[in-house]
Amino acid sequence: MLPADTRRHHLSLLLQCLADTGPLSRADLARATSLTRVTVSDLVAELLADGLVAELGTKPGARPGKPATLLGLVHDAVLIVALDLSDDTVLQGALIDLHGEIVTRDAVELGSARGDAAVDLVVALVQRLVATSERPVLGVGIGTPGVVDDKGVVRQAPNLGWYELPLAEAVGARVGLPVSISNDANIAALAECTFGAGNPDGLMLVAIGHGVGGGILMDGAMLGGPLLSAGEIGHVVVEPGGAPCACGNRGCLETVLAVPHLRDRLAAVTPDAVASELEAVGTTLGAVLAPIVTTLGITDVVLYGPAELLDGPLLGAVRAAVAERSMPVVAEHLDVRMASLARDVVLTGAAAHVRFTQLGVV
Amino acid sequence: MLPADTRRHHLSLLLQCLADTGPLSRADLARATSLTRVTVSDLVAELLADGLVAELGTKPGARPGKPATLLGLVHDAVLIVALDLSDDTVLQGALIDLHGEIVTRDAVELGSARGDAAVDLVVALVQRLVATSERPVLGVGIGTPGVVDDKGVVRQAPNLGWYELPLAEAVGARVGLPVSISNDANIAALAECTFGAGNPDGLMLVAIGHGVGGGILMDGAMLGGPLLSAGEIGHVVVEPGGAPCACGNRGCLETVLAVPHLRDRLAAVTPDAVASELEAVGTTLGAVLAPIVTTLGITDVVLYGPAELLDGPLLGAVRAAVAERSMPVVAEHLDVRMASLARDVVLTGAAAHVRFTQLGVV
DNA sequence: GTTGTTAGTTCACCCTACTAACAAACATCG
DNA sequence: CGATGTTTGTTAGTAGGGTGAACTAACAAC
Repeated sequence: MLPADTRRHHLSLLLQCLADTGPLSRADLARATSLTRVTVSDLVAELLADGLVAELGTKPGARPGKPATLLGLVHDAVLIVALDLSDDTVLQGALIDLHGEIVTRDAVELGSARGDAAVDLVVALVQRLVATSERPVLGVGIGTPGVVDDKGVVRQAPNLGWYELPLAEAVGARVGLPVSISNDANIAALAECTFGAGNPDGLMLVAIGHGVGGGILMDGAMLGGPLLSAGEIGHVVVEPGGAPCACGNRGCLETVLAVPHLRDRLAAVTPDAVASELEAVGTTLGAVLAPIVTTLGITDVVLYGPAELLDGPLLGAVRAAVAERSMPVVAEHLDVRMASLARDVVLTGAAAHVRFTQLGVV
Repeated sequence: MLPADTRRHHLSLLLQCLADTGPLSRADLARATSLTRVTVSDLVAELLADGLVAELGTKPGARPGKPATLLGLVHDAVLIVALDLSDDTVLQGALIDLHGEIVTRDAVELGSARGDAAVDLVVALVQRLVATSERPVLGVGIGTPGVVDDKGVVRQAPNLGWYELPLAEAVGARVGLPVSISNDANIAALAECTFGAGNPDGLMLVAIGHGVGGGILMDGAMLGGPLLSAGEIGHVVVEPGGAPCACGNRGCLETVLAVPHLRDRLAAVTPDAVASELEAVGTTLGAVLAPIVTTLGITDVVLYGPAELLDGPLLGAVRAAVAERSMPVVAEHLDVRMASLARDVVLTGAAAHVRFTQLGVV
C-alpha cells in the first residue's frame, strides 16, 4: 500500500458520497468524509480534470455565507464494457454508463468456438465495443459461467472449454484495459444490490436456467469460499437416491429445479395440475433455502430465471416454505422475490463490478 | 483514513509475516512485503522500541554477504485481557499472550447480577486481570452470548439483561483500554482458525450447549449479516410442527440438539439404544448442515460442546449425512470434527479478536 | 588481496493531508 | 444602508510517510 492508495481511497469516498446522496458541495463532502475542505478541494480538482465530476451551479436555498457550488457525478463521463458469457450460443456485450444504463448493445455468435477460439471471440467483442464508445472506457467486466478466482483466472468453465485460464490477464493485455471477471451468478447478485433494491449485507440470488446456480452477498462483499463455489445451491441433495446429476451425485436440487427438468415435468401433467407441480418444486426449494437463510440471517432472496415458470405458484411456495422453517425474526425481515432487472442482470453486474474495482464505488 | 493508517497497515504487514513465517531478517521482510529495505528498517525500529519484536542474533547458514540479523515476535511483550461471558453462573477471564497461551486465569460469580450490575462485574474482572499483568495490556476482548454489532454494542443478551448496551464504550471508558466485543460462537470460530487448524476461508463452528449457536468465517472474515445473526443455526426448523421453541417457532434444531434435550432423550432409552439415538440426532444435524456447507463451499465444520455426547456416533452420523447430501467436490474437501481447543475457545478467540483489531495480525 | 554479494543505513526528494490564515459572497440586524 | 456574522473555497506553509540512489559493513570465494 503506497501513500497514493490513500488518495485513491479518498477519491473513492467522494465518489461514493456523490453516488449515494446526489449532488453535494465541497464543504458538504468535507463534512461527510471528515476530510479537510482543503483536501476535498484538491481531490475534487482531480475528479473535475478527469471529467468524472462536474460543477452544477450554486446550491439553492437562502442561507448566510458564501453560496456553495454543487458537484455532481457525470454518469456518462466514462463507459464500461460489459460481457455476459452465460448463454450457450451467443456472447452478449454492452456499453454501460456509471448509473448502469445500457448505452449500446452488441453480441457475437459463439458457434462451436471453445478454448482459445472463444477467447478470440471475447476479445473481438470487447474491441468492437471499445471502438463504438464515444467516451473513454473505464474497464472491461465479464460475467462467465464456471469457477473464477479473485485474480481473474477461470479455473474451469466447461461450456467454453476453459481450464485454469488467466482470462483477465489475457484479455487485458490484448485490449489495454483493466479487466474484472466473476462468476455470472455472483455478478448478478451484485447487480441486484448495486442497481436494484437488494441489500448488500445479506442477499442470495438463485439463478435458474439450464442449471441452477447462485451468488451471495454478505456484509457488503461477494462470498467466494475456499472452493470459490459460494452460492452454488444447485447441487444440494433434495432427494437422496433420486435422479442422477451431472455432478456425480443423485437427487440434486438442479435435477428438480433446472428449467429443462421443470418444463418436462409440467408437460407430463394435466394443465390444471401445473400449479400444484410448481408449488411442490417451490416447497422443495424453500426447504433448501431455509437453513441457509436462517443461518446466514439473510434478508433478500432473489430468483432469476423465466418469470412464467417462477413468478407464480412456485415463488409463493418458496415464501411459505422458508417462512415455516425459519426463525421468526429472520422470516419477518425476509423478502423473497424475482430479480428486478430481469434479463440484463449479468451485464449490469459486470458493469457494477468494474465500477467497484476501478472507482471504489459500491 | 490518514497517512498514519498506511503506516499502521505496514506495521501489521510485518507482524503478520513474522507471525506466519517465524523469524526473518529486515531484508526478508522487505522482499515479502515488497516495501523498501529503508522503510522496513524504519518500521522495525518502531516495533523494536515497542518491544513487540526483538533481534535474535545473526541468521545461520553461510552465504556471501553481510550476515542478516533475525527479527522475531516477542509473544509475551504485551498481554491481552480476555473474557468469556457465555456461562450462566461464572464470568471467566484470562490474561493471554500473542500466541494464544493462557498466562493467568481469573473468574467472578455472576450470581443474580444483571444489567448494569453485570457490567460492574465485567469491569471489576477486567481491572483485576489488568492489575495482575506484568506486561502492558494490549486490549480487552470479550465474547458474550447474544447479538453484538461491529461497534461493540450489545443489541440483546437476555441472559445478562443487556439490551442496546454500548458495552465496548462503557468498559473502555472505565478501564482505559481498547475493547473488542463479539458473539461467543463467532469468536470461537475465530479461535479455531487463528490458534487451531481451521480454514479461515470457509469454516463453520456449531456450538452445542444450553442452546445451539454458531459462527461462520468466510474469505477470512467473520460473517455478521444484516441481523448480526450469521451462524445462528439453532433455530432452523427440522420438524415442522414439532416441539415448541423459545424463539416462537416449533421443531427448531435446538429442541433436538441442545444438551439438556439431548440428555433427556438419552435418559429415556435403554443404554444399548443410546448410540442409535445419537446417530439420529447427528443425521438431523447433517441434513441441516448439508445445504449450508454445499452452498457456501465450506471446508471445515467444527462442533463445540460436550465431547461425551458429540464425539462419537453423533459426529459420525453428521459426517455421513453431510457427505450424502452435498456436492461431491465439496464433500471431498470437507472435514467435520470436534473443536481442537476444547474448553477455552471463547477466551482464546477473544484474544485473537483483540490481536486482530489492535495489531492487524490474523 | 581482490572481487562479488548481501544487509542495513543515510540523504535528498516526492506525495499526501493537515493547520492557519484569508478572500469572496451572502443573510441579518440595528 | 452599513456593520456583523457565517459559510465557502483557496492559498500558503508544515509534518509525516515512502522511495530511489548511494554508501558502509560484513562476509565467501578465488
